[in-house]
Amino acid sequence: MTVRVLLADDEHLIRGALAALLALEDDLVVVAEAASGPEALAMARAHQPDVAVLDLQMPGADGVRVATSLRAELPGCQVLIVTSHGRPGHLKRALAAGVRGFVPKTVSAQRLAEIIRTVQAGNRYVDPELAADAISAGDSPLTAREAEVLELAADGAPVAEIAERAALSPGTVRNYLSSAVSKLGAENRHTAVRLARERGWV
Amino acid sequence: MTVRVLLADDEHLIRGALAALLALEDDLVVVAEAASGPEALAMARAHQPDVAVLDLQMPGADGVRVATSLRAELPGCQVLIVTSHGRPGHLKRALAAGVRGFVPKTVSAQRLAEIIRTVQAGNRYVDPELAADAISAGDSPLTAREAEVLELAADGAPVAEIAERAALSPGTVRNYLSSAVSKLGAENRHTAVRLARERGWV
DNA sequence: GCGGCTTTCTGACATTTGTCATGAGCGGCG
DNA sequence: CGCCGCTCATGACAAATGTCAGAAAGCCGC
Repeated sequence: MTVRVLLADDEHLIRGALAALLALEDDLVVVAEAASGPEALAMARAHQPDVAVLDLQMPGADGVRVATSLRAELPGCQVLIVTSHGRPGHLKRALAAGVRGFVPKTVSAQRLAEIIRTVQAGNRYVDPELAADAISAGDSPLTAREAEVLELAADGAPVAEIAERAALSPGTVRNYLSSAVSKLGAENRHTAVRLARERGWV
Repeated sequence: MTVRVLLADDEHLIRGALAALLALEDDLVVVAEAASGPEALAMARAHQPDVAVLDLQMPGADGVRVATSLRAELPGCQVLIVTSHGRPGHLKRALAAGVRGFVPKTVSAQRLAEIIRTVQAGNRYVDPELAADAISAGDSPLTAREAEVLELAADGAPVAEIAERAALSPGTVRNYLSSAVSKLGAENRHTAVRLARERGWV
C-alpha cells in the first residue's frame, strides 16, 4: 500500500531535495508539489493526497492556515507540518487546526518517512523537544485585545497609530500595552513583543 | 574531473536531501557534511574540499564567518553561500569575506549544481534578484557608532542599559539614536532598527 | 598651527510612554 | 441576582525618549 504525499515548501531547493529523498522509500509517492499556501490547497484538491507535508512559513498562507482549509475540504488527508523555527505557539495553533504531526527540519529523512507513515495511519506525532518547549511556555496570559494591540505595536508604531488601526482611544491602547507588559514581566512594550513572539503568543 | 563538495547546514533534513541530490550529478561528490559553523571548519580542514556550500544561518558561527576563516586556511577552497532569507547586507558582507557565490534556497538543484561548477572554476555567481536588492539598498548612511548603538537598541533595551553596555553617557546614546533615526527616516528607534535590519545595515 | 571632522558630553525642552486610579457597560456563571 | 473578568474610556502624574544647541577633546591633512 503506497502513501500519496503532497509536498509544500517555498524553497525549491529543499522541496526538490525532499521529494528525491522520499522517492527512495518505496511505499511513499510524492504526487504533487507546491511553493505557496494557495498552491498547496489547489494541488491538494487536484491530487487528493493521503498526507500533506507543509512548511510552516510559506508565502500566501502559512502552513497552519492551509491545514485548517484542508481539514474542511479533505477530511481524509492528514497534515504534517515541518518547520525550521519551532515556536511553542505555532505548535499549539497547529494542533488546534487539526494537524497530526509537527516536526523540526532537523530530523533525518528516514525519521520523516516513518513519521509520514505514522500520521497516515491516523496517529499523531509531535517532536518531543518542541512539545517540551510548548508545555514549559504554557498558555498565553494575554487577553484577546492585549494580544491584538501588542501585535500592532510589533513594528514600532507609536501609540497614536496603533490606536487608529485598532479603532481604540490612545489611552486605552496604553492601558492594554501596560497590562501586557506587566503580565509578560517585560521592561517596555518592545521587549514584551519580543517575549510574546518567542513564546508564540502573538 | 570531479568536484569535492563540503555541505554545511544545521537542518539535518535539508542537508541529507541536498547531499542525495548532488550525488546524482556524476561530477560532484559530497565529501563531508557539517551541522554547525565550527564543525564545517573542522570538516574542511580534514577533507580539503574544492567547494564549500554553506548555509548562512548556522549555530556556532554563521556562513560568512566560516567563509572568512576558510579563505585564510584553505585558499584553494571556494565558498558558496546558500540562504533562505536574503538580506542585502548579508550579501555585501559575504562578498567582502571572499565568498564566490551567493544564492537563495529557491533555486533548483540543477541550478545549484551548475553554480557549484561555476564557482569551482574560479568564477563568481550572485543571484540576480539578491544583487538588485543589494544595489537598491545602497550603502549604510550610519557611522560606526550609530550602527553600534542601534544594534544595542535592537532588543528593546532602555537607553540606560545601552549606555552602560556601550560605555557611553546616556545623553550621547540618545544623540546617536536620534541621528540614526533621522538618517533612516524612521519615526522612532524601533522602526529604525527594523529598517536597518531589512537593509542589512546592522 | 589652523580648520575641519568625528566623538563625546551636557543641559534644556517638548513629546511620548508607562503607570495608576477610577468608572461605565457588558456578558457569563454560580 | 451579584460577582467577576473583559472592554473601553478618562485624567493625572512620573519616567523615558526625541530633539536641539552648544562645547570640549582628539585626529588628520595642509
